[in-house]
Amino acid sequence: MQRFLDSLNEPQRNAVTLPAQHALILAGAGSGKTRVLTTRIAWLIATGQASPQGVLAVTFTNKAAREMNTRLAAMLPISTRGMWIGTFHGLCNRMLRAHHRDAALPQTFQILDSADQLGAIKRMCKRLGVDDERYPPRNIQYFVNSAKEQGLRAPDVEVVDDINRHYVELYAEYDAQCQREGVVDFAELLLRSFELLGRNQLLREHYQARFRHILVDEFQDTNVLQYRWLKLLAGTDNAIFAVGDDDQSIYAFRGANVGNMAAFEREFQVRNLIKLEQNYRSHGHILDCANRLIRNNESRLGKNLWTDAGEGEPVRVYEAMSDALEARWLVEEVRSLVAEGGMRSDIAVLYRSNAQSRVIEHALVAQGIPYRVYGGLRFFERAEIKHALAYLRLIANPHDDGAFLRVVNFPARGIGARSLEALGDVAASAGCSLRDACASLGGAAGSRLSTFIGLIDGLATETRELPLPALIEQVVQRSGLRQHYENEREGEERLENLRELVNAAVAFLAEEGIGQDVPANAGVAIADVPADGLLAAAGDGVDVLDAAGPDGARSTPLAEFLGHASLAAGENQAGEGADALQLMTVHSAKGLEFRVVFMTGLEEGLFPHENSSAEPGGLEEERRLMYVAITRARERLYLSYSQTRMLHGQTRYGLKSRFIDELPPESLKWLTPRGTGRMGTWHDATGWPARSVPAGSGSPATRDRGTGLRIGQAVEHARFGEGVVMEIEGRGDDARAQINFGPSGIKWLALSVAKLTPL
DNA sequence: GCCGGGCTAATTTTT
DNA sequence: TTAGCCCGGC
Repeated sequence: MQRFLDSLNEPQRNAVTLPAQHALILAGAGSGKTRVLTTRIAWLIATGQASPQGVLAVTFTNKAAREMNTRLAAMLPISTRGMWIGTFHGLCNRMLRAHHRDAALPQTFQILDSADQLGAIKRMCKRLGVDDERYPPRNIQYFVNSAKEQGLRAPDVEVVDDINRHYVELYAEYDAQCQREGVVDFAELLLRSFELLGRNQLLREHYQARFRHILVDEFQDTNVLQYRWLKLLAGTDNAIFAVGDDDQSIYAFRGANVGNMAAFEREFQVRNLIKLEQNYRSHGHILDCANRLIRNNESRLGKNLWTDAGEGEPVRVYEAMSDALEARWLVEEVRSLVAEGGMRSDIAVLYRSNAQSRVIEHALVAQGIPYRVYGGLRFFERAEIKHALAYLRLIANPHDDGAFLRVVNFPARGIGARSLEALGDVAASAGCSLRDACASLGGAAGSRLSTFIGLIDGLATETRELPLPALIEQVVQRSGLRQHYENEREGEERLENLRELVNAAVAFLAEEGIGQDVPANAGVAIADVPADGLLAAAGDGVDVLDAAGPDGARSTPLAEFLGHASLAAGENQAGEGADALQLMTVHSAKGLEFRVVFMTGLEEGLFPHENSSAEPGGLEEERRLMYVAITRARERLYLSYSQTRMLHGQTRYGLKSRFIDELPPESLKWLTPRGTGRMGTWHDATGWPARSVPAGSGSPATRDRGTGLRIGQAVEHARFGEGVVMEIEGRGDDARAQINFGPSGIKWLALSVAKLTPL
């Protein structure tokens, strides 16, 4: 243990060895926060202050949880399997499975991912005849999730107007439907677990007595409900060790509440506040840029990163004529970096929004440079996988209407929309599941439905003795999925994915320590969780910790695997291993680091994004996002922007981002003449200087109209500052121009009045 | 049930 | 520009 402590710097070591009290660790980017977190756990266990069972460590992503597990296992000669290290959702899932009865859930309750949830809402709207113009399912989904993330049930939501009242009704209706079908959405996992602990004193006290140490990663990303959940588990005696960085809070838009950091400090009277400011990642100029930029934010707890790695290279800034030229320059730069012996996988290309990747990909393809785009469809989200999982879900829980509808006619069984509508009516009036409504339907439709039910029931009974992988094989075969994709022209990849699903099940069982020959539907005890009922039976004075009995705390490998599929979603993309350039949004780059980083598209309106200015605190969140981007780079950082960009099918004329102006000039090296502003020659959208002025709208000459202005021209205004002409309308005295003044906004100015100086 | 034309909207996203 | 969605026609 000592050797791990010795390898830490002083603040890190202080944090790791804090007494068992609440602590807030402000961990700057690249300051070794994961290291501190895992060493803290190891230290608590090694010094006998905590048992592995007595620690709860919570993260946001599966990746972070896995990382923590691996590092911990490397430090201590213990198995981390039984430990409560996981994501908020994963841990809540675990708790709800163990106490499904107390939580009023079926033993094999299933988890809806976002797409499933939206589907469930659409189904509800159809059933209730909701006008989806006035109440778009997307908005209902947003409404429900935000309410749940605040810890509010439908009756708790304050009704402010009629529209709002409808949303509340739909929320209640949606929850009722989920309850009927035995499914829970992501936010429900949290809320249900929170309510369970709040209502069940015995259970609450049990977990409070167990988890003397609660460690939280990325604390700045917690939402209101997660904070309250932690608070509940902490009780009065347990110590919360929260690690976070308010400067990297970039998820306010999805409910994250940075305010939790200040609230934690206040409400828990935190006396141990430690700042980790030594950065082990980036060279000096890069850090200087990050520090100077983030200083412009008013609301922050205050930190300043430093390094002893030396100044390093200056940050390179490039101004391109067009987005295509920006991409072309980038590709050339990458080529020379690779020619010098650099790895492509060490280089990241970042952008604010996904749409920006297109033009870059185009240039990369043209030059034959391998690349990988992050984001997109994940393994368990693929259609064929979702289909197979739906069959499995029906086996686990026949009343899952979402799963029923997904596969009742896939592969096609002649059960069309009409039949399903009739079936839906029967189910609605009888208040039963679609499956149970099938018996009431006669005729051809009825018999086809019976056949389908027979298939599901047959699979359920005949596979009772089969282990999970074999069950999946059977399902893929008997459902007709395999044959369906064999007949499809491009079904080979889908078949490959279905085979991969079987492998995923094998891997899952191995990871969970479930025997490969345990029948998929047999009860499996969840490691040392007190069982439903057992707690009550154990009553007072009995140590329930080891009471995991044969009865209650059992789930089935199938249900567990389905939960895993919803929560883990799998890798974004295949193609690992190859040395490829990494393309991603700034958001998805959080937590990663690269030797070289290209931050592209640094233009007003794009980054900071124009929509952000409307939201309170929006600009500061954009700035934190830029801070995240800068601090991803270890050795070399490029910043680039373009004078013109194709956006929504139109050429937009932008200004360089204010964020570039906020950086220390002495740390920058301009690759193009500094702040050149506009060039005299017109370049078309492909980035090539036009040999002749192209005809048609958008070309400068056709818009001049004797105003002396061109589109794309830089001008200066006494009040608004520097701007770019975006549009010109009318002629003579009526002529007016739309000008993008960047920070001052986009204005229409009458040219006869406005005093504009061409730059 | 499937295909294609027309319409619309267009940050960021993990679980 | 383009991707996703809905509706009408076969």
